Amino acid sequence: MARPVEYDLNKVLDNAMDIFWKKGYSGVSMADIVEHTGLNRRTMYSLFKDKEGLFRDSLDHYFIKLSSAKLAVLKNNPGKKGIELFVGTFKFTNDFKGCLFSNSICEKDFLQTKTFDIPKEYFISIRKRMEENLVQAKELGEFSGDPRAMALTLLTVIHGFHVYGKYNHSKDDSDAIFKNVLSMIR
Amino acid sequence: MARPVEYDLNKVLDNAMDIFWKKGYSGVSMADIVEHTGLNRRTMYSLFKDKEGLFRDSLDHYFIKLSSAKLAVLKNNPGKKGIELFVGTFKFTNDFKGCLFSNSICEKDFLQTKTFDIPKEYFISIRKRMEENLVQAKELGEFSGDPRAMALTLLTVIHGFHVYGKYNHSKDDSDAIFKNVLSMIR
DNA sequence: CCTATTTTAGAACGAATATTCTATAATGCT
DNA sequence: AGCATTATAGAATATTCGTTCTAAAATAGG
Repeated sequence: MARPVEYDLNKVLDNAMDIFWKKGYSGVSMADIVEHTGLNRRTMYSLFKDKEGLFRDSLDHYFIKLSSAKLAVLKNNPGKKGIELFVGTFKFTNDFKGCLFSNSICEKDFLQTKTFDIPKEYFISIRKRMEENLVQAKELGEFSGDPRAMALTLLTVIHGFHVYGKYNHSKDDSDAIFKNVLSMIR
Repeated sequence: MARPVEYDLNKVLDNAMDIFWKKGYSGVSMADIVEHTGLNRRTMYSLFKDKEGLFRDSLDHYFIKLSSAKLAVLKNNPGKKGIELFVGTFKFTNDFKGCLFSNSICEKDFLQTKTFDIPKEYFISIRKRMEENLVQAKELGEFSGDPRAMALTLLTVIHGFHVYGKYNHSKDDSDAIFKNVLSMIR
């Protein structure tokens, strides 16, 4: 009955996510968004309310993509093995942009709290899942320390890894960090 | 021979540093700068060239204040003791703003490279100094691992600590992380 | 093939941005 | 006291920002 849409919501969010990832929230202008998503200005406002709405949906998009991919590794591989494989999914690349969530949290003190809560919840879910694997590791006799403290430490290292990678892409450093930290699980 | 200045350069940089720390580079407007430094617009431009110039000098200011305070702890306390005391200088507070350098590096892809290089150099100097302490620790029989890998790991944890503290100020978590990591030095 | 409905294209808007200009104020030297 | 010099106050500027408006385009049903 009405004119059909021309955009693909999934691609729009992929592109919005990418540009926020690269330039940060404040660094992205509406002109950037229009250019990279191909979205009409009017359409963007009717779909997402405003710039922060699009940002929030981009964070959700990132959450969903990462959450499923990363958490599955931990769930499907009980104990220490899951942690090792999970940690192995983090790699420096030439166009390394860090973690969208870490970057966003570091950028400012923040926007609306409902935007702030998205990264926060993701990090909590990651930590809890690592803790479950460490409890399993304990039952399997692979680990004898405190699962909560260790999961917290691993999360902190992952945060730090993404900061470090923003100014140094050395693959050797990346390997050294994780090898060293994984040796703590014993 | 001419009208005397009314500003105190040290205080100006203290205040500029604080506001960049709180709001990030993009989040700070010229109006913010004028308000918080008490500096006249014209004076600000003649002293620092432009906003990024002031930012760069604020980073240098941060560098100098931190570098002397933090590195001294490592230098004055050889071996593992220095590392422990150094790590102990990082604490969560209620108004925790993270690390100005980490925040800046995460914020964007960056401005001029000479701005980017300030945090980078600081982090390298911290890592190298920790490495020296770990070499001492090895000579003292306090440590048997790889000093470079361990220094790198500690730096990464410090990065991560500053990210974590942006969304969770728990003192218990802070203690758990560092206690856990320091136990790796053996 | 006209109308109702929704999407798009992109011009237009006011507010906010970084930067510069003009005028005035405060000193030291002659 | 008057002049040269530099600092200040804050108005003015041009640009860019996020957001909204107007008009045209594309469909389905009558």
